[in-house]
Amino acid sequence: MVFKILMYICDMQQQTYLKGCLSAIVLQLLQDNKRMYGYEITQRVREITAGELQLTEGALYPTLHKLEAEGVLTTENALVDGRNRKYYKLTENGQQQAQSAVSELADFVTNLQKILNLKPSL
Amino acid sequence: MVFKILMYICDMQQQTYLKGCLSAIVLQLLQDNKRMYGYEITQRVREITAGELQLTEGALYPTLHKLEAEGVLTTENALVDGRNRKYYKLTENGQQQAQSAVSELADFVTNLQKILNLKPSL
DNA sequence: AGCTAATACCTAAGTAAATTTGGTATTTAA
DNA sequence: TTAAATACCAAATTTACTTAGGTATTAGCT
Repeated sequence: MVFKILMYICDMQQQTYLKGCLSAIVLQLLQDNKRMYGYEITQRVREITAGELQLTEGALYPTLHKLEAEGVLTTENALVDGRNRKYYKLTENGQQQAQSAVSELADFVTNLQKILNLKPSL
Repeated sequence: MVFKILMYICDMQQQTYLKGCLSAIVLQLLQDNKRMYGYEITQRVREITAGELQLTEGALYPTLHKLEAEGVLTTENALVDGRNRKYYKLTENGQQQAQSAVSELADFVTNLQKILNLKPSL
């Protein structure tokens, strides 16, 4: 809630750049953490980026379900402190897909840097 | 043409990550080069990224027109070697918008790197 | 001369992937 | 008892591309 208000105040344009990267980010986090639940993923990204990047749940959950349907992720439910959690982890097949998605994203970042670090040609 | 064929062969997934970054990339190039024409922009990105990133004209031209309509860019036509060129450059107002868009993109890249360089927490 | 590729611009239909907005339910802290 | 945080989800809409066409000129090959 606080963050939604913050987003209105400071016009977090970075969000627009996120388009297309969401799956890869999720896969990267799952490579690092073995298993995570949806809400945890949103909070982790927020922590890592000091609140500059915020995954919306409306985008995250459909993405998780899609990856599960594709056989990239599997789930296990847990009841923690009276609240339901749905943990996601990479399947064996998913680990390979995660690796290639993440390395493509890394390449993309490299290319963006090349573009951004360009010296003027005039 | 050659590149379109190459794109089929090597499944250039990086394209998906480009979503949302296009305007910022265009603005960055125009900060570096004062004026450029559409086709030149596509070729420049291809050069810089060694063919790994390819701006499609179907995406680029509508973006340029939008930025012009917003007053970020102005155009001047030129006839070069019997071919028509439409040069784009930043307006005064556009220079500020370009700067903020580019710095936001740079911040985004930094955040992506933070996510990608994460050490496992387990 | 005729063909293909490269140069240079453009639009429209379709699609993918978000955002926006709503919903449910429990726990914690004021 | 009320708001905020935790935790999940779906549907309608919007955004921003891709795909697939189109026009026209020049360069290079055979």
